[in-house]
Amino acid sequence: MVEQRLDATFAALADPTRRGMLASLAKGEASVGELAAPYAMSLAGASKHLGVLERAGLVERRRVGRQHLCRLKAERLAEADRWLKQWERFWTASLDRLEVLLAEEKIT
Amino acid sequence: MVEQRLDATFAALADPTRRGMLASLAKGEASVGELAAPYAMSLAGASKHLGVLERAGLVERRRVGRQHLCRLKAERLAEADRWLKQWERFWTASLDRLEVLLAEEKIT
DNA sequence: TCGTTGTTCAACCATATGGTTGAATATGGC
DNA sequence: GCCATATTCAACCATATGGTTGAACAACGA
Repeated sequence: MVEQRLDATFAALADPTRRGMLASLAKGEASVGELAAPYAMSLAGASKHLGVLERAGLVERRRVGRQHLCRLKAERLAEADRWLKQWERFWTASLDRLEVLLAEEKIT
Repeated sequence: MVEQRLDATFAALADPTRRGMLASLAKGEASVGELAAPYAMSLAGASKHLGVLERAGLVERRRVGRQHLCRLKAERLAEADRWLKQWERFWTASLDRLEVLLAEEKIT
């Protein structure tokens, strides 16, 4: 279900290392070693983070020679974005004020 | 920093109970008891979830009589949304194809 | 075939998370 | 003042998470 996918997606995004790896992948495919390089962390640790991203469906890994190349998969990000859009009206300036008033005055 | 706020925001969103509570709050202010009602969970448990949402800045609590009323705060949701927008081009149909090709062909 | 490179696996550790229960606190009504 | 209501606090438990290390595996180069 979408609910469980959102659990995994948001959990995967709740870590700066993983968000950074996604940012790297936005520039194109990269190997595990390349993705791990910026972080003061063992390769095994970085590989685990990629595992989280992969299980959440945010990244695809394929083997090329002895490298494992990773590629961004955007569909789940789109799904998370659609979920967040539900609240767009709350942060849209003019409507935000209105919603606050609605909440306060209990006008339904 | 925005990075740490994103950690807290995405972590808070990575739980179906908390997302459900936010959905309830979209309809207006509600007490802890009201927010807890739909869930097969102790009140203390629900209160902890609200604590997570509050520390993440997604919810504001104020005391009214013996009730603690909660209200949605949308700014952090907007921040998360802006972050996700970075990848919009990857899931936009026509550009998605292009990006995949760019990644595969290593055209920079 | 042997060593090197790239990556994963397995075991382990510390801390965080999601939940419980029972007691404590604060407010309102009688 | 006393009892009921609304909520939090504190202690506890099981499991998940983020990290480590050392060994294993797979592929390339000589």
